[in-house]
Amino acid sequence: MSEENDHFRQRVFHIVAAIPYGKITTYGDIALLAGSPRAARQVGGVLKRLPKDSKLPWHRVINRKGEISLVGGDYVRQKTALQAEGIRFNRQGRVDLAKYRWQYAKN
DNA sequence: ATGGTGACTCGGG
DNA sequence: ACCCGAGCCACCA
Repeated sequence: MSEENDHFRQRVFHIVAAIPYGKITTYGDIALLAGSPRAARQVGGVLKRLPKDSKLPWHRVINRKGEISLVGGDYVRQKTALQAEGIRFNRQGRVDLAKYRWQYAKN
């Protein structure tokens, strides 16, 4: 295994940190950028175990359906944070991916 | 070392 | 569009 596979978590941190204000991305996209297209699930795992004092904008990560994967108080916290950035949720608690999705392609 | 787990996805029906 | 079953795979006990 090349060092590419090492520090998956490290890569996730770096990618999440790059998501701009007012934009969102999916677990799958992060997995892809991190070099493990099939590890979307693990991305969630990494975020789940983020240290409480982390400054990462973890709230900008949602699932492929455009909805928040968290539940309970965590769900509310994430939704509130996103709305504070101007992201609108539809009646079914979903955001317009085409509109807010962060496209890594730039420069 | 080994096996279980889940903040996910995709493909069918 | 919704529900489900089945892969996936880094991480943790």
